[in-house]
Amino acid sequence: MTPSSYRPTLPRPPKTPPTSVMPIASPSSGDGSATSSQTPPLVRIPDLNAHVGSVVTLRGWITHLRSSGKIAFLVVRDGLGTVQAVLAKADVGPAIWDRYGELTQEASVELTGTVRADPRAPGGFELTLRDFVVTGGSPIGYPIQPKEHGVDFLMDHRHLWLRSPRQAAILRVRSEIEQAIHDFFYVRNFTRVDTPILTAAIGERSGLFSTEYFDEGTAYLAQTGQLYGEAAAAALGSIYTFGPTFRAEKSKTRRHLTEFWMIEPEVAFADSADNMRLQEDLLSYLVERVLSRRRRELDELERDVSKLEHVAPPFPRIAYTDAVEILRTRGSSIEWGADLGAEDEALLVEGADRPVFVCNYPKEAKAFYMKENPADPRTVLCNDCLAPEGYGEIIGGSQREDDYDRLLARILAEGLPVDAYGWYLDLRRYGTFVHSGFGLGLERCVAYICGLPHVRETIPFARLMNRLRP
RNA sequence: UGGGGUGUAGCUCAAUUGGCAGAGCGCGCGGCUGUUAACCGCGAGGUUGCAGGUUCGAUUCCUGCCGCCCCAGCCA
Repeated sequence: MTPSSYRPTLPRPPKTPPTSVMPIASPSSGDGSATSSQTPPLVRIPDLNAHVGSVVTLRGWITHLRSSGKIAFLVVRDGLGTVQAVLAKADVGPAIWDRYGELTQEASVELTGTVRADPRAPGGFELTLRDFVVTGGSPIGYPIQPKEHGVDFLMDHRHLWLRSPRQAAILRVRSEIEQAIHDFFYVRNFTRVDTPILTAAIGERSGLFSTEYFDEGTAYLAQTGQLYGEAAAAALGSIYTFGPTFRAEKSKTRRHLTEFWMIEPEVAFADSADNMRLQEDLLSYLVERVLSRRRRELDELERDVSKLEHVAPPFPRIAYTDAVEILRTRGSSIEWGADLGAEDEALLVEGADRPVFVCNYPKEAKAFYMKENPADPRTVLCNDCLAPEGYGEIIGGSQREDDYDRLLARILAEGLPVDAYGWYLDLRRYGTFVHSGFGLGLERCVAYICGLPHVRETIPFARLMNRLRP
């Protein structure tokens, strides 16, 4: 495998993200001719550098205000950038200057002024105001100040917290990762398949959210789309799901949400080794994509990008049985057969410069649908992908049991309701096939790439055990 | 669900041995033409999470409850 083979080659997005691809409806700048128009052109902040010396209009929100007698500074955000506008009494005259009081933090405004390159400005450019209009007032007392706040307060004001530069940067990285996932699979001829969110009882019976469902009894919010993905893989070859999943478990940790987004590829005629290659290719591409396209956001987040620059195939592969040996020499008291604890995972990944695979866990520690390992029947063909820096498991994957009788035996042995799995067993009755897949936790992936301490900031409106609003 | 921590002004936090409830930010008024979480002066702002107990006196000590944070388990 060549170092670059994980890179998709078809849609190669532009290196510089387009900023003004959508023309903003404006009665005054419809033709987009910046020079001939009587009224100033409407400009987005990242494009100000193309308008130095000319008068422009921009729309945004006031993030910060300072005044000094006869001069005022307004820091304005338009969603793509931030710029400081200067309002001087001497420039605008008393009539406009006297309307300064209308300006408040988070008021939405339409500003008209001259773009000026200024070495004192953090972005290199400023706007010397000629006039302004407050298009949406904001009362005094905006809750979020430019200072430290506690987590609980910020989560209570999440709808406003999103406006802060750091949170906006995280959401841009999340969006970049989502788009990169689609691009990665698109060029590999995967078909995206949407699986149901409302399901009958299937899979685990605990940790499920339930709701009344007409005359059908109880419906459950899906914990996984995998079983449906397997059905789709027999129709389409290579598929992936991309959607929300739900766990009612009472987990209160930095790595858990009750509602999170999961990407679950399923590939026909792929074995466990193929599966791990796909995983390392995907993760490497996601990291590379964010490094190349969202460097500014990583800077905003103060992410140590040197921790990401080595993420490329191949990732280390450690068999579970070997991992137990390694862990015992490093002081762990783990016994063969037990699942790895968080401390064990940290020990294994210690010092790694890229994610690490731990594969072929004991059968008892894993789900019923995983295929028995022919080389060691105590274990199944599966893998976890553990991210470095304490982020832990961001992927869980396996080769699926494709033998009808063995699968039925596992379902019976685990005491699962066989009738509920009739359609799943059908996949083994009619043309069974070697196949493998995995689940990538989007929020954990975003947290890892952004270097965040908690997944609650990786999703716009986190759903936690104790948080259903906003 | 266990273990640890924490709760004081709108926000972030102080309060000595148990002895008058404090600061910064924000807010109000005034000043200032280059501020970067601006600065200077004045001012308003409190049921110290809730309930009980000890005490002349509790933010402080004790008991119970509640909220939140961190860790573990479950998992992505």
